[in-house]
Formats: sequence, structure tokens, C-alpha cells
Amino acid sequence: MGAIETMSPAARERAPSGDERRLALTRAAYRLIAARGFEGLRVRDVAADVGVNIATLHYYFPTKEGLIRAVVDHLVGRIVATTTGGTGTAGERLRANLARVRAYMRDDPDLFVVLSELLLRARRDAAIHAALKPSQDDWRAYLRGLLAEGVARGEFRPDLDADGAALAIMAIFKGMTLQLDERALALSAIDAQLDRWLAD
Amino acid sequence: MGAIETMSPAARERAPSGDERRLALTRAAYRLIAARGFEGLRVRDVAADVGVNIATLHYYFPTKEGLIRAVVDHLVGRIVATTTGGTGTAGERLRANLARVRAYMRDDPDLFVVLSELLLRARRDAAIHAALKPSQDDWRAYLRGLLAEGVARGEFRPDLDADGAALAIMAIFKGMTLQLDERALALSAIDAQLDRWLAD
Amino acid sequence: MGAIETMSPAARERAPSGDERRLALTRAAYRLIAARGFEGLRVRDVAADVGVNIATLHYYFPTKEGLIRAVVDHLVGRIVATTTGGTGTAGERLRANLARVRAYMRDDPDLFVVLSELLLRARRDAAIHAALKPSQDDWRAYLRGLLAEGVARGEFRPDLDADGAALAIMAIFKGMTLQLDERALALSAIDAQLDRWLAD
Amino acid sequence: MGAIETMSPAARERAPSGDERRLALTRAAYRLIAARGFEGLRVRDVAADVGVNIATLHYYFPTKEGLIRAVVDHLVGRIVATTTGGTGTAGERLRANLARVRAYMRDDPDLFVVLSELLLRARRDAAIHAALKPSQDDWRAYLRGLLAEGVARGEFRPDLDADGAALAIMAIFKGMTLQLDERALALSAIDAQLDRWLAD
DNA sequence: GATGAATGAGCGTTCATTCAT
DNA sequence: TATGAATGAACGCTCATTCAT
Repeated sequence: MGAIETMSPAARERAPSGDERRLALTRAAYRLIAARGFEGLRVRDVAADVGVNIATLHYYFPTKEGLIRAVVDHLVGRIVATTTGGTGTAGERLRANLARVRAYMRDDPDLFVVLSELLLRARRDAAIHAALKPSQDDWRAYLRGLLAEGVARGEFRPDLDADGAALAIMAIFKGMTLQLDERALALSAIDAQLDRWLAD
Repeated sequence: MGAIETMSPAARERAPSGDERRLALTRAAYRLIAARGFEGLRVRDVAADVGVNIATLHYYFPTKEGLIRAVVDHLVGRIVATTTGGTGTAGERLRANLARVRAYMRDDPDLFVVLSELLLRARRDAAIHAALKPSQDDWRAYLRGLLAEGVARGEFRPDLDADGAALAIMAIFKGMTLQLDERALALSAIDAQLDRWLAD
Repeated sequence: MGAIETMSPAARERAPSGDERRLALTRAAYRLIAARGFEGLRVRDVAADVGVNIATLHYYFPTKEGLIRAVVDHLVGRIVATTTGGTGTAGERLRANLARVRAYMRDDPDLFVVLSELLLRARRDAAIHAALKPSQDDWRAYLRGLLAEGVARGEFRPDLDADGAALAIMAIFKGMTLQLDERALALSAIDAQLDRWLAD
Repeated sequence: MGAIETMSPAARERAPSGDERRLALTRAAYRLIAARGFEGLRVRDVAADVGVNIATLHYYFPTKEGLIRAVVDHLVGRIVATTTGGTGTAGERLRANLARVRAYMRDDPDLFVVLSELLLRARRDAAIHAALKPSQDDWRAYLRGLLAEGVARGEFRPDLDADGAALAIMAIFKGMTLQLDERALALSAIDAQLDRWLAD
């Protein structure tokens, strides 16, 4: 329901292709993890959400682990899109990147909730760890690069430790998902903090 | 672990009191949540871990939810201990507080893992939210107070937003638990960042 | 028992249809209630009796209560068949009805045992009460109608209270199930009593 | 609570004797069977109802079966009291007996509910059957004797079968407990029927 | 006598997965 | 491809009973 908007008008009525089914199931699982956590994820609910039989779900994803893996990949695909290009000075590109992440948090809060669930699970699940690692490394390398460039060009304070700062920025964003209640407040407050931090 | 020193030496071997049993079960549940997440928490395993029958566990905790609640309270009790007194300037007390939190992360990494699981669950569980909120508010108020005092006394940079900075510090610590692999590295790197941040 | 004659001979060995499974489970539950009472009804035994897994039973009856409800409906279906037509004078039809009930008691003693269990349970279970009420009302109305007709036509003694007599007849049949030992004796003895009672 | 009114004032405050405890427990079990059936009888609830520990209950009744047996005996004791003496003609004594039974049904409806539960259980429980049989036989013999005497003395219709009529009367009373809803109506309606039946 | 604590066996129910069609 | 039906292995919880104190 509403998970197949990207289809061509002609195909909207019937016969979703295998890939579409797979995507619809992945998205449903993603939604359910966001809503109920891994703890509350039931493959039956995922199938019901898409409107297919459980056996059909297992036709596409033989195991629950495989479905979860698809959710991980789905999520990684969205995150990766964040660590690309941009123009302007290092500071501008950094601010643009942080703005993009903040926009994600506003537009699809589920993204960071699911990511948090996955990162927590990665501690005890090597497969998830392996699937998540590259995207985290990419983001970290991207941030570090921008920070180092900014320091080198005198945009940021000279004593800024690019490595530590990159990790700190990532930690702040992840940690905000674990904040109670005033998440919106936290968002803007921390926002200002980051700016000031880099500015000097 | 070390909670029964007040007993007579003779009785140390047998007959743990009701409170001790309750605490042992709570700790076992705490450990299992850290090791396997809420997703993998089984009351049978908790009972087995302590060496009692499932029925005995249910004698102390009629429902699994009650056991989880005990874990929450247990955890909150440890966190609360963090937001107390200290001497010296605001900066010294702040640094001491952060050092204490870092020490917790080093000595009992489970603490923040379980806290993360609980904070994630708090989003969909009002009871856990309510149980966790006060301790989070306390920590935040404590940090904000120290930061405001430090700014007022000229210890910290004058443009520091006490509220935002408090939230940012909390977010960083929480977010570190969601960091992959180089957690030790992250710890010291972010450590330095925080110092420099406040110092100027 | 003889409910699958409509299948093709080749398929008779295997693959009972969903309705057949449902009926087989209902009958097994019916038998077990008769043999052990509600007190001794275990869904595991019902499943084992039919030769399926417990999960299969729950596929058809998500809850034990639902299975019991099916037993109630099954039983009501059989009782309802008793309150239909017939030919001849009111007295003949009444006697025919009572003979049919007596035949039931002889051929399937479980019927009244299960009914008694259900009627007793109906006191504290509104759902069972509601499910049983119509069939009881029907039987009562049927008896009252015949009795009133018989009185009006001079077949029965004129001072017969159709309402009270209908209730008395129903009570006698139900009460016989609660008789110890000499049930066969009771059957014929009371039989004669009823005849004489109406005859005069 | 309210179950020890027969005690002497001095003993009312403390130290209920063993027999009193036993009786209180038996009465509590009796009440619970009436309210929830055998199906819903829990020894824990019986103990709680009396205000003692489960272990204490088991001190007096080592097994649940023993407690139930005590309930049977308690009930039999009350029923037996019904089949004694009386004065006047056979018809007067019979009517007096029936009136006494009707009074029981009005004043303590639980009596027949518990009796019904027990009679149903007697079918599959030899111990209960054996405990109940004498009282049923007594009542039957008492009724048969009165009926035979009444027939011999010309008080009742000459073609009355004393044996069958005794069984029918007992069945009617027992069956009334299994009637839905209009139990009060049934009581008076059947009442009139019995009178008329014997009268002629 | 009385109790707090403990337990073995079992109960209704759930869930990921399988399989014949 | 898709599904209805089936299942093994748990899971949270209950209950009559036991036992040390």
C-alpha cells in the first residue's frame, strides 16, 4: 500500500515484478522495525503488510535473516547517497552534508531509528556488522576529509582533530535518536552547537 | 557479585535472601539484554543463568515486563549516582563528570548498551519512557547547570549555549555506543574533542 | 466419520479438506469434553486425537475458546434437528419427539453429557449462554406448542400447564444425565412416567 | 471471613482450631466451585479466600483431591438432612420434602450447582461416585417409600410407578439447575406440575 | 501449625519455516 | 509464482505440590 509509487502507470494495476515484490517486502520490514523494533518484527506481519502469503515472502526471502539483510542493504543505499560530492569550500560542503543528514532526520525519522536498531545488533551479528561497516567508514572518511581540508585551508580552527571530530559528529547524530522527548529541540540546539564548534 | 558481604560467613554458601535473588535475576537479565538485546531475552535463560527454576523467577517477577522494569530501575540507579556533587570549579566538576561516564563505559560497557536498548524501546513503551525520563532529565540539568556556571564565571567560551551543549554531550556519549569497531579509539578521540571544545 | 463420501475414491486416503479437519478437531474436542469434562480438556490432546500438530489445531482455532465455541455450535446443530416437524396428532408428535431424544441418549450418551457441561458453564460464560439459548428456547417452544395443541384438542388432560410441562420435560431429560448408575433403568422408568402423565 | 459465625464469642478473635480451618477451607472451595466450576478451582484461590498460605492449605489437605473430597462430604451432609422423618400422611411428607428441596434451591442456589458439578464428575471419578452414591440412594429410597405408601393408602393415583416417579422427581430437580435464565419461573411452573401430577 | 521459597510438569499460544499443489 | 496447510521448537506463564525454617 503506497509502496509501489515508482512503478509505471501501466504496471500499477497488476503483476508486480519480482524485484518490486522484494522491494515492497523490504520496505514493509523496514517500517515494522522502525515501529516495533527488531524485538517486534514478525515475518507474518511483513507479508500481511504487503498483502501476500507468508509462503510468498519466504519464496523471496528464504529466511528472516535474509529479509533483515535486505533491510540493511536498503538502508545502506540511502545513507551512501549522503557521502557524495557537493561544491564550494570544505566548510560549505561539510555544512551541506550535515544539513542533508538533518533533513533526513526530519523527513524520515525512521531512518535513524532503524539504523540505531541495526548498529546495536551489529555488536552481536557479524553479518550486519559487515554490511554496515563500509557505509559508516565512508561517512567517516568523507567527514574527516572535509574537516582536514578545512583545517588545511584555514577555514576551521587549526587545533581541530579531523579524526576525532568526524567521530564526534557521527556520534552526535546517532545519539540524538536515543534522546527522549525533545528530539526536535535537540536537533536545533545541537545544530547550533556544531556550527559554533567549527566556526572559530 | 559482591552484594552479600553483609551476610554471616557461615550463611554465605546457601539460602540467598529474597532481595538477593531478585537482584541476581535482575543482573542476569541485564547481562542477557546486553549480550543478545531485547530481541534475544528469554526468561528461561535468565532463570538458568541464576540457577533457579522458571517458576521461581516468576515467583519474584510475575511477568517478563516486571523483570524488564527491574532492569530499568537497576540501570537508572547506577546512572543517577553519576549526577552528584563534586568539588572545584565548574570546569573541573564537568570534566570529573565526563571522566566518570567514560570510566563507566570502559569498566562496564554493558551499561550503555543496555541503556541504548532501553532508550530505543522507550519510543514505543510508555512505562520504560517514564522510568527513564527522570534520570535523563537529571543528567541534562546537571550538565546544563555546570555549563551555565562555567560560562558565567568565564571558564568557558562566552557564546556557549548551555542547553544545546548539554544535549550534545549526552548525544555524543549515547552515540558512541552505536559506533562500530573502534570504540576505544572513538572514546579517546572524542574525549579530546570535548576538552578542546569547552576549553577555548 | 462418514463425512467424506463425496470425495473421489482416489483422494479418500489423504488430504482432508479444511472443513473436514475443522470438523474432526471439533468432534475430538467434543469427545474429550464428554470423557474428561471441561476441566480435563487439553488442546494438545485434541490435536493428538486427530493426529495433527498443536500448531495445526491453532491454525484452525486460534484460541481454545474458539474450539469450544465450535463444539457448542456442533452440538446445537444436532439438537436443533430434534425440534422439527413430524406428522400425526399432537400426542403422536410429542411422543415421537421424546422418543427421538431418548434415542439420542441411547445412541450418543456423550450428547447430553457435553450439553450438561455446557449448560453448567453457561452460568458463568455469556458467550456459551448466548450460543445455547436459541436451541433451548426452540425446544421449549416446540414442546409447549405441542402440549397446548394437545390440550386444546382434548388429547391431554385439560388442567395441563403447557409452559410448566415443557420446562418439566426438559428438566427431566437434562436431569437424567446427572443420575448415578442406573441410567438405563432411569430411562425406561421415567419414560413410562411421562407417558402416563400425559395420557390421562 | 464470615465463615466462622458458629464459633463461640471467645474464640472468634484468634486461634481457629484445626477443624475450623478445615471447615473454612472446605467452604471456600465449595464457593469457588459454585462460582467457577471445577474447571476454575485453584487451591491458591481457596487458601487466599480463607487468608492462609498455600502451604497451610496443603497441611490440612495434602492434595487437591482431598480438598474436593471434603467438599463432597460437606455437601452430602447437607443433602442427607433432607431425607429424614416428618409427620402426617405420605402426601404431606412428600410435599414437605419437595418444599424443603425447593427452599434449598432458593436459599442456597450454590448447593445444586456444586452438586451438578460433582454428579457430572462422578461419571469419571470413582471416588466422587462412591461418596455421592449413598446420599442419592437414600433420597431415592425415601421418595420411593413415600410414593409407595401414598399409592397403597390411595392418596396418589393407583397406576403411579413409585420407582419411576422417584427417579423422575430427582431428575427434575437436578435438571432445573441446567435450565437457562428463567430458573425462578421454572421453579414455580414445575412445582405446580409436580403437585398436579401426584394429586389425581 | 504456618509460611516463604522453590520446583517439575505442563498449558495455551507463537513463530519461522516447509511442502504439496 | 503463489498459497493453504502443516509443523518443530520454543515461549511466557500457571499450578499443585514440597521443603526448610
